[in-house]
Amino acid sequence: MRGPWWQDRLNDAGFRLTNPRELVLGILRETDKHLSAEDLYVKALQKNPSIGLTTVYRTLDLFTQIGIAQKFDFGDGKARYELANNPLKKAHHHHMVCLKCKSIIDYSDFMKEELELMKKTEKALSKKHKFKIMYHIIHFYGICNSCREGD
Amino acid sequence: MRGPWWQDRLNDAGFRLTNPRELVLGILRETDKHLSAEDLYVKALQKNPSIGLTTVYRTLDLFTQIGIAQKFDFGDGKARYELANNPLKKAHHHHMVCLKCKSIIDYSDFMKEELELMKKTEKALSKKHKFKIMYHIIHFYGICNSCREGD
DNA sequence: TTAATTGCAAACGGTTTGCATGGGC
DNA sequence: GCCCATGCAAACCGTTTGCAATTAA
Repeated sequence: MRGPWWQDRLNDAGFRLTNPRELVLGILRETDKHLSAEDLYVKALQKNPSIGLTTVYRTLDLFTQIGIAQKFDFGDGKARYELANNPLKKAHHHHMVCLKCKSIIDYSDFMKEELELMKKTEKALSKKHKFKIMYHIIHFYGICNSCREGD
Repeated sequence: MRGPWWQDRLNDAGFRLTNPRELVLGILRETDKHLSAEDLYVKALQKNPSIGLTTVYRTLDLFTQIGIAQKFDFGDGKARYELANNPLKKAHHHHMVCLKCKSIIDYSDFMKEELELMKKTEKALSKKHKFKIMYHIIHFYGICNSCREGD
């Protein structure tokens, strides 16, 4: 029995960009940025001028559901997506968001300490509140270098 | 010279609920929940039937700007607000969000360790990326006790 | 031939804005 | 009188839904 349709695509470097799913997957794979649905739509249009924004949304929804993509909200009113196992990104990382220009920087400092603390916290919380924790997010907010200089 | 209009209200237990600002401030003070703009609007209506939703939004915006309230996004499409120094809440805490019923639990376990790690991380990040960090958020997502039992 | 996928247009829902009215100093 | 605060209705904008047409199995 074969796995789901996307299974072999994940490890297939030479996939063709034909249908919307493979198209969006390809775009996500080739960026280290945090693209919004519309960002992806615009990029997709260049390779398939007949694709619809709705399909991009539905595709991203699917990707998020099956776990190959993650959806983030950095507080600027639009969701952003990144591939769960993007070869261009650090495996486990968090985000720093500039409150002015909304640029996003990935970081992965002190991940060992963080994971340790998170594990401890998760254990305590699931015991205390009987809460089954699936994942956590950490966001730092502040002012980036170029925004501070421009001031 | 006196401070801004809200300064003495903050320490005034017996403020009157007349104008929208004092009304909203009062509601935020008396809850330990994470109310949305509409939640607050509905509550405000009970004390002042002529208040408008727009005013609630503008008031919350003001509160967030001057720092007496914090705005949160837990991923359900509507912003939620809590008073920065709510006497009913733990001073420094984070949130656990149920992915099913969207209920939110505050927690403040391992805050000493967390603050230590955050301080360390902030220092490293501001050095490495010249990023001036203002604040951070940590959210845990999972399934709460009653949602798991209902399954 | 039957189910799944797609694109379009319209709907949706939380939030914001324009604007005219009202209230305080 | 002047300025800020307020409420209403309409606009906004990212996202979702209904539906008919197309494609894949």
